[in-house]
Amino acid sequence: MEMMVNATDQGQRYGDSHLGLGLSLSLSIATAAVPVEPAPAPPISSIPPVCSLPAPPLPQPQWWNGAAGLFFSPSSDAGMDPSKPAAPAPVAACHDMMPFLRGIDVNRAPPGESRPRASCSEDEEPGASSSPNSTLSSLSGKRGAPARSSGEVGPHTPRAAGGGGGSDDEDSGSGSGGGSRKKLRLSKDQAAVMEESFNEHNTLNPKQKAALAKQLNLKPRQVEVWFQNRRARTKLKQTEVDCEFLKRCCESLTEENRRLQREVAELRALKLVAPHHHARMPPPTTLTMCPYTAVGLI
DNA sequence: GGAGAGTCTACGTTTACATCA
DNA sequence: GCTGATGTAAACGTAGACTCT
Repeated sequence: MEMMVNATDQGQRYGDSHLGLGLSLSLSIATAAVPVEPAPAPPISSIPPVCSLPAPPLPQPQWWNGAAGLFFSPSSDAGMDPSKPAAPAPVAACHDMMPFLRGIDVNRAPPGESRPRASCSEDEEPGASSSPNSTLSSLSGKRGAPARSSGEVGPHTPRAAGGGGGSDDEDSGSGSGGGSRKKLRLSKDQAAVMEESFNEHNTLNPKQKAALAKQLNLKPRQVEVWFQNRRARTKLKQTEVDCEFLKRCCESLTEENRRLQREVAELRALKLVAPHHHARMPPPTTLTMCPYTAVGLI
């Protein structure tokens, strides 16, 4: 499988990379027992591509940008969005990921064809009925959900104003203020279509959202929420993979460090035993620069 | 250039539902 | 079959960034 990891989303865009913080901390702890490297572990984003460990598996799907002829990871669009500063993910750094991926966003319209800041009425489907494929409806009301309003036929819950994306719901006000929220369990078919779409674009513009919602008999808001949650899941999974990979990197370097320490000790011992011979000694084994320390030396 | 509105996404949380012991 | 614990995912609320007027 082709390895493709992008810098992540707004977390880095906002400069609050939790991953970086957490992994830096864990690396510092992990290497604390090895006194040879006093320099603190650099931020993940600055780790040079020197790790020789095999690339971690890529759990998330990739998508093909036909226009650009590239594969993209859906874990994030930051690296592809010209408007977002590209922050290299740790794995990307370790494997010297293609820098040309930066600045390309398959989910956004090309410059000049700016993505419409459509009012959500554009993608609204006021009459959108509930999904016939839903598996939920028969169970509704289990937890004291009040009867649905007369106008509502489907299983999905109309959404409350809901902070951010909340603009595109016609029947706002029911969520937090009014009643219970009923959860739609997407059918397998619906989920499959969503996944397929997600593999192509991990974000949707209003038109895509509306089209997908119409195709699946869902509300645009439901599609939007699904994509939000899907991005979160992808990111979480990628974080786990990155973490595991960095742990292996750390273990490898720790072992290398031990080996070098042993070698130093042996050489010192030899020097003590035969001080006049050391000039003719064969050179020590090749020194492998620790990537984390190397950063500080650059 | 700054203010405000509108929109978007990430993130954290809540909660409905499913599964299992 | 019932029940409680637990996991998963849909839905929600908020904050920050961006664009446009």
